[in-house]
Amino acid sequence: MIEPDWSHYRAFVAVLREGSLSGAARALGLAQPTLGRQIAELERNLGAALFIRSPRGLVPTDAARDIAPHAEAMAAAAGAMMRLASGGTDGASGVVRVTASDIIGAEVLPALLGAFRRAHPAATIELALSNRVEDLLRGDADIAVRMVRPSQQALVTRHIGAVSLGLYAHRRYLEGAPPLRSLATLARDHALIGFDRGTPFLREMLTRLPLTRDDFALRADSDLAQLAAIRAGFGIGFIQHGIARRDPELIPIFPGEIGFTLDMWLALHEDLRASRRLRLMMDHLAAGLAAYVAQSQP
Amino acid sequence: MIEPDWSHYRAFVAVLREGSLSGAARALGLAQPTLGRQIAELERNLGAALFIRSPRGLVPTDAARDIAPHAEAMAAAAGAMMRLASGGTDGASGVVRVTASDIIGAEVLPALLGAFRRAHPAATIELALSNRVEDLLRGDADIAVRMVRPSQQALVTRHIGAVSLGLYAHRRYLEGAPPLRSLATLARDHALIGFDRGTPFLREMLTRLPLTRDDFALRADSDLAQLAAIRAGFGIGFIQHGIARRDPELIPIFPGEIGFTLDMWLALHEDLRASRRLRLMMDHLAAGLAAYVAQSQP
DNA sequence: TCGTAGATATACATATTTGCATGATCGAGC
DNA sequence: GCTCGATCATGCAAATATGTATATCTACGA
Repeated sequence: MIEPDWSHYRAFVAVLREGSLSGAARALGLAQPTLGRQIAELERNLGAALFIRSPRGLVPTDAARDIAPHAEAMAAAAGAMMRLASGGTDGASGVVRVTASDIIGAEVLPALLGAFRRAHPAATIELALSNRVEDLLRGDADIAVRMVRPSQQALVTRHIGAVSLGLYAHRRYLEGAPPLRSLATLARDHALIGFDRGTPFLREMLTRLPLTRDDFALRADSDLAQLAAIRAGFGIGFIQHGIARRDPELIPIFPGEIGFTLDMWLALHEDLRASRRLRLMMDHLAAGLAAYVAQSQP
Repeated sequence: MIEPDWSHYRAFVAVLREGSLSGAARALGLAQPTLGRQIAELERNLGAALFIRSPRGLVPTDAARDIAPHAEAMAAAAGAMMRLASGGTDGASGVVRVTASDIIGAEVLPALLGAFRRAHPAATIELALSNRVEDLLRGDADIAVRMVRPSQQALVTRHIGAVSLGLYAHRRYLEGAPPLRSLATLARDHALIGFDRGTPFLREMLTRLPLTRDDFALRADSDLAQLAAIRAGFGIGFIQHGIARRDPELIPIFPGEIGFTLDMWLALHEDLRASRRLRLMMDHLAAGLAAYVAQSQP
């Protein structure tokens, strides 16, 4: 076996993402025959067929699926290096890539990132919404906002505080629903919104509450989907207080009687600690999120 | 900024490792001017100087040091893909890369790996000795033998058992040393061998023993160095029972009175779970290590 | 049934990259 | 002070990769 040309892995990732040589060629700004030849040579060098050619595109083989995560890791690393280089000898300029859970990224971060951008117009910000913690180690992102303590070594972490969640429902839902009697009868009388499979962490949380998975009328692992369902008047579910309180139509249910808290953490790869613009972003997020945490108490 | 040709990152890693264009060229099987031009273009594309040229070689700049870990990650991923591809559609053939702490790798694994090789002659085995846990996530290795529970998600783990350690000394040392009186006077009368900075985990272990760092006459973080020192008759130190009992010249010191245990774990990246040869190796190691653990009880 | 859109494969001229040979520079050691 | 050995830089011919244009195939829809 011959070590393949690394640029062919770039072609491989593009074909994998786009599903066709032509699409990958467009994405990379190359010609379609070029990609065809690069993939062919990659297959020759690795000694394995990676795609089944068809007139509809290229279908990855098992071998391709095996190596795909590593190729994606290469792409992530390459992206990280470009971000690093874009900052030059480090002013506030350059790209900062932030990853967060979808709900934080959609409801809390936009305002904070906007303020950062106004303070540092030379900065470019990328926001990636995902719950995968390994993103930082792989270089998929520079800074992560997480609701679990990042356990990886090689990560610099910063504890922001505890965010509390409580039950809320939209005013529209409550108008047409039976009266709220007691916590014990809640699941019987009302449409509850909760987690489907959930993360191990959240599942543990649920065991401390007087609710089980079967009590939920709508189960979704996406926080955003749950929030949207509550806002749409589907029923009753958990929302972070800081988010719910912005909307006067969202009514707290049994406040003080039921709820739980999540710790919020910021994490940074230790290799990036020296970067000035990342430290600026880190400080800005820490301050903004701390303010958010303060608004999120029961 | 232009996205650099990924193959130039390969050149970058080689230059970083070898310290010169000529050396990198030899390592990669390319010509020295080729490497020079590739590095030059990488610098142009990233918009940053990566090396200071000198007649003695190339010295990396800060920018180079910033991106170096990511480039190394690319190299690790590329290596992982080659290993995966070498296994083909998965018989028992191909490369298996195992990482373990140095002492396990030197004292316990060789016999196990030899047996595996005899059972599966088509397999090639690589053994990397290191205590870094992130190796698996980066793709530096396929299977890890660790003495701490791997915490990363995306890792499939398997608990082997608890290995016990006790104090041992070589017969030669004891012949010329003062008599063994009591545990309390051990540090005063004898040359003790222990950890220097140690891992956080081992440091915590030490707090449970009636010994402190200052009691050690020889401090080394390398388990192998400690073992060698004990075998050479330097003094008294901790050895895993299973290793010490193979050598009748190694005499247990206060057996049953002092010691501690370490849990042994096998870990595999979840992306590799499907590979047949890795499962074979995993099962083989699990069985062999379990036998070793059985011999390592107090 | 036929035409269209989108896909992969092939042919050939053109760019680009590579390797070899050579020159230039610096430090170590006698 | 000089040579030796190592390095990086440069010029030029050959090998290689790329792009354009074209042919071919298949699914989809009028």
